[in-house]
Amino acid sequence: MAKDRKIDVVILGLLAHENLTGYDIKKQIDGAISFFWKGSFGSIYPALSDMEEQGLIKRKKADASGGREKIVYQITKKGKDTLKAWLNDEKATNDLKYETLLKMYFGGVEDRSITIRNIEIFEEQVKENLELLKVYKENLERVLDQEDHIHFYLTVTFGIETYEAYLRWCNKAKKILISNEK
Amino acid sequence: MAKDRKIDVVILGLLAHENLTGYDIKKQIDGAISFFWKGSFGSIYPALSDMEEQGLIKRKKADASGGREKIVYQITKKGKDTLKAWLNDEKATNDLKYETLLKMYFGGVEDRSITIRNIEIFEEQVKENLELLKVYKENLERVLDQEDHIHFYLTVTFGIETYEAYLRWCNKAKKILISNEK
DNA sequence: TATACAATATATCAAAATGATATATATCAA
DNA sequence: TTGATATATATCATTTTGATATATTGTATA
Repeated sequence: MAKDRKIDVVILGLLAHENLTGYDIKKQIDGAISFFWKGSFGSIYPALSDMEEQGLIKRKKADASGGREKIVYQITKKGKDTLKAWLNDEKATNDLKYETLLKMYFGGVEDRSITIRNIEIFEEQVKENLELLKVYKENLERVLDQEDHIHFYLTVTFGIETYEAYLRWCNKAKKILISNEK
Repeated sequence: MAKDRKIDVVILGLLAHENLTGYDIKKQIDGAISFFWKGSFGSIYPALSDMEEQGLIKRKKADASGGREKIVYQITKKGKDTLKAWLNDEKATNDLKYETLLKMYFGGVEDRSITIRNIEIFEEQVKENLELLKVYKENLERVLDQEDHIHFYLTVTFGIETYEAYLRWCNKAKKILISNEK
């Protein structure tokens, strides 16, 4: 069992790029990563403590400013090795938890108009996210010479491809529900 | 806080269709639903106890056979109302947790061949699932006159549309990684 | 007929994650 | 200077996962 904590590799992945505080990590997760992963303070801070103890990360010397406490972490050699081992591990869990789909599946106990409404709500969210991803894509295409940007670009194109598929499904689904009315 | 337990509506949705044991519920979740949701015994059994206490579900009289213990649940009026209230609630959380995408995003610390390999593993899984969904689709199209089947059909077409998008992305992603080699 | 294996069935537990809240400082605009 | 927002760490109850324990029933095969 144990040592199945996925947040660890997220933290390691982010720290491999730059030194960050727990708060910074949360911001990054809520940014570009949020399209395919998420994480809360309640998992980040305990993980940082554990990982420091395990020697995967370490604290950077605090600035001598003497101001507000602020713990900046950096990745260690051992941490980088752990990250690489995970990248080389062929098993990966890809989970969808789509409440909207649950509402489609169980929609039969209510009128079809309710299911149609639920599709429309989903559609709006998807459209918003798709716009955002397209902006990311355009900006990234100007700087694809940098290796980091290539990897970010891969996730953005994944999002665009799937969100466009979602929109196609929304249209088809609505048509099915309207055309052969109960 | 509290009362944010999503497993409840899954159970209610399934019981709205037929009476089931906890074990049956797990089997159903692991079946068609598994493409967009999941649930473990560790969440199902405690939820069944709570929901019985709350009067959302009740035990069906055990068969007089006197054999193996087996608790068959059925939905109550209150349970059906709860299910309908959820369907009418406009908020729905749709979460993706794709470790493969995480491996794309953080792939920069390793050689590109590793990222390509991770795409190929994903691609294989997607192809398998897509085949399965297409079989579902064909079978469902013969019986779309039944309301239940329409709703199942909506989730199957969602799966097909997105999995096909995933495959398109796999090809594009591999091309990007191969073409402008590091 | 015995026996081994898989499926059925309920239950529990440690570990992980969520989502909320508490606490405190820093920054900036009205 | 007051209030609002952003920064920053930490903790907690609740939920979920994934694994394991336990026991029965059905089926295949030696």
